[in-house]
Amino acid sequence: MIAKAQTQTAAEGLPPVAAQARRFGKARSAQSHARMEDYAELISDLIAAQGEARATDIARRLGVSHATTIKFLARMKAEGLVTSQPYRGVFLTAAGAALAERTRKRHRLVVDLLVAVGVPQDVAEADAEGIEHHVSDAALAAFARFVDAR
Amino acid sequence: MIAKAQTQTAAEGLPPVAAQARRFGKARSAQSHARMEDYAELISDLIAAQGEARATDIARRLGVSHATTIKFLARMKAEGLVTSQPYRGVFLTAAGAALAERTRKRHRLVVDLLVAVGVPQDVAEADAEGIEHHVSDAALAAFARFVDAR
DNA sequence: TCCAATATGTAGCCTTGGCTACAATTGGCA
DNA sequence: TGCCAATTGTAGCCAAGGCTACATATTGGA
Repeated sequence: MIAKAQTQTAAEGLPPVAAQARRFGKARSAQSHARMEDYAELISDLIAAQGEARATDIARRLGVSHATTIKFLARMKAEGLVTSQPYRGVFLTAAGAALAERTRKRHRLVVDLLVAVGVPQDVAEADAEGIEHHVSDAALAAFARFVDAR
Repeated sequence: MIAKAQTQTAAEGLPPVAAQARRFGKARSAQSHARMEDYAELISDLIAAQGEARATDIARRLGVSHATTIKFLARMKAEGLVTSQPYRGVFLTAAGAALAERTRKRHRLVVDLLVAVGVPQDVAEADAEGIEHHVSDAALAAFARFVDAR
């Protein structure tokens, strides 16, 4: 009875293996972009609010150690998203700024959608931080239509 | 000009440091529970659909190697969520079954909500896989009210 | 009955993203 | 002007969760 119903059949009610695997894989890899997006958006916000983004501030706001932040910023620099001189602040490249802008728009739209369906504002803000990285463009478009149509 | 506006002030437009750090921290740690939930739900689905959950099937459906699955199952066993005999299938404990049920309910509710705001069914299914782990109980309650009220 | 295919388990490696501890630089102010 | 505190950078550690390669167990069918 052990190796019987295993020949790709007998999947009553379950999605096809390939589709489900793709889905889970996408959810997994979304997580690696997520941090980049968080950083880009936060750096952009900090520059807008106080004129510069400093590693220590970023670390404090993300709730991680400054060492973690500096290591991550090195990765973003390698990917051409930020620039920095030693002991000067962090700046976004054009690519980084574009990523920040896209992320911010998506973040706002997710919050708006959540609020529109009745989620309290503060809960919406908090949940959006996790949700936003998993919303596809197709879903985002639907969100925009729904929010606009109200 | 470098170390000037840093004394917790000058946060025009930005959320308070502590709140934002908590938010990001929560989003980060949600990710560790996420995998447990995925496994529990999938095991439950497999048992329902084909009478047993086998490591190879789980691996195939998650899109990871069987070695990864077996290592992860060991962790779940250590946490009392599943049991298994060597070369027999995997079974959920009461705690594991409860987790699966909670996760499944949440998953369905997220899909329903997405569909209700106009996201196509297949997109909703795919996105929900990533989104569901970041939806708080408060937001979930709002989702339920919204979906019911239609 | 026994063997080959499949499933399961183990070992060892890699990357990511955390951390602490220590080193170096900067800049304000006494 | 020189020193001290804060910021920034470096080094080395850890756990999680991937992987491949190899070892072991099981079972259906020749």
